Amino acid sequence: MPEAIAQTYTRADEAFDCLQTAIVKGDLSPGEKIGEVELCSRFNLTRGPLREALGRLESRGLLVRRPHAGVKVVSVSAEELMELYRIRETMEGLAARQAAERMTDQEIADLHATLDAHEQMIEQAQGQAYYQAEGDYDFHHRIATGSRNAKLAQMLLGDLYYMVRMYRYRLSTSSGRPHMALEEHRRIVEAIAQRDGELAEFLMKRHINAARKNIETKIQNGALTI
Amino acid sequence: MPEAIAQTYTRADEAFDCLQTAIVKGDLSPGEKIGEVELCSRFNLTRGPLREALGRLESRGLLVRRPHAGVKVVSVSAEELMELYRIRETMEGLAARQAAERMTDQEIADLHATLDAHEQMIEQAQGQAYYQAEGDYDFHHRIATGSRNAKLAQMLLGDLYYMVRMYRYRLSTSSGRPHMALEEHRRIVEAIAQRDGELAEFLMKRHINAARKNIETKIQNGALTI
DNA sequence: GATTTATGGATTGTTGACAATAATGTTATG
DNA sequence: CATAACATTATTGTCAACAATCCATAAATC
Repeated sequence: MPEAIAQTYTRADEAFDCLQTAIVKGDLSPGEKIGEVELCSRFNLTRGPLREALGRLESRGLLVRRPHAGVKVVSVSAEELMELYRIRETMEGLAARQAAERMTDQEIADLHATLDAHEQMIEQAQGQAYYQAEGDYDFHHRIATGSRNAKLAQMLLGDLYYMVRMYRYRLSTSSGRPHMALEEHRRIVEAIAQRDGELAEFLMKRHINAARKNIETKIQNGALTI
Repeated sequence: MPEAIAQTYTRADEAFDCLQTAIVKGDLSPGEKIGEVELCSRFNLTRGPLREALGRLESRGLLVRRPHAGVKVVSVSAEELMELYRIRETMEGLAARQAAERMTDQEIADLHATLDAHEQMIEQAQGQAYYQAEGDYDFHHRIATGSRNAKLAQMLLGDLYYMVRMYRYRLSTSSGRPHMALEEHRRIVEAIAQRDGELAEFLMKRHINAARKNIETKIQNGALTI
């Protein structure tokens, strides 16, 4: 049934999706060396499409590949994770500004609704970090696409988020400050609704900077290990 | 002879490089539909490695690919080109700031030397837009790597620059304001040398913004066609 | 005459076999 | 006993044939 939607979904696409989610969800651990044949049997693929998918994943930075030596999942150090957040800070700041200028009223309404749903989730599934992380992802996803900047959205959604999510799933407690984050989200949406791009950019940058600092202190305290 | 340097350089890497330069240099025009077999005969490849390279290029946004329908070079509209410059503005601003904080003294000296070389080139080959563009690329390349932010450098050098360069070659006159640009470059390097990250970021953003406006007005005047 | 449908051709997607290379374990020597 | 050279083995890189899909041309019907 689910294949009814997809127009034409090649084996390589299938391989790409499988591997990407496997990496993000942690089924394939960072640093783990994986053989092509093993991957084939694991995901019911042949090596042709698999290799095409490996190429894509390598160029996206989720895999590292040494000729004749095999492929392994990229392992990101704590410093590199912080660098990722610094990139996010500037890029999502831009996304928020452009979203404020370009989102339709309908999209803004949807964004409000999304936040309401997140609030429900936080209250109901208190401490369930998984839903929290997914809600966070949903919020940032909407703003990235709302920027109407195709390349920006592609870079955020296609490159950065997967790397960050990879560690979200693993750490399983991205921010640990759900109410605070939700409040910050609300303010950002307010700024967008008022079409105040400058403010939206400022608030988004501060929001991501706070998340980065939060993780940084946790790592320094030894509460999180990467 | 040239293969003596490369440790292990697979056919897919070869295909990737060939296609990328062909796209950037304009041997393959935007929107042009290209068949796999034609590409194979043109670059002396077989379809296996070629397809792997096509996958990589697609995921980098230089190619668009519809299943069973073939592959064509991406065509960027004027608006999309402007969006690319907006992304560059924020990301290279970050790169300049981090470069000011992290570049070694040796790297900064090299940067000075690079600018001197560019000045020579501008005087000698007056109006030769090609060298000018290459010099510009060299400058931005050094700052991206000098940021010591691996992912940032990867995104700038691996994604954005190739798209921008694609149109540099085609338009063959990126800025048309060589002395002005050189002067801006000098100021940025000065700020980096003084380890003033904040200033370096500000100047870099202004520099790229000026370049963007320059192209924008040229397009509006009909002096440039994309 | 225009639109729709079928058929043929060309092109892409996939597969499995073959060749080249690097990692590993073994043996011989200092 | 440690080290280095060698051979083996397993894995990756490459290739060419096969199958599936789409596009264009042409015929037929409204």
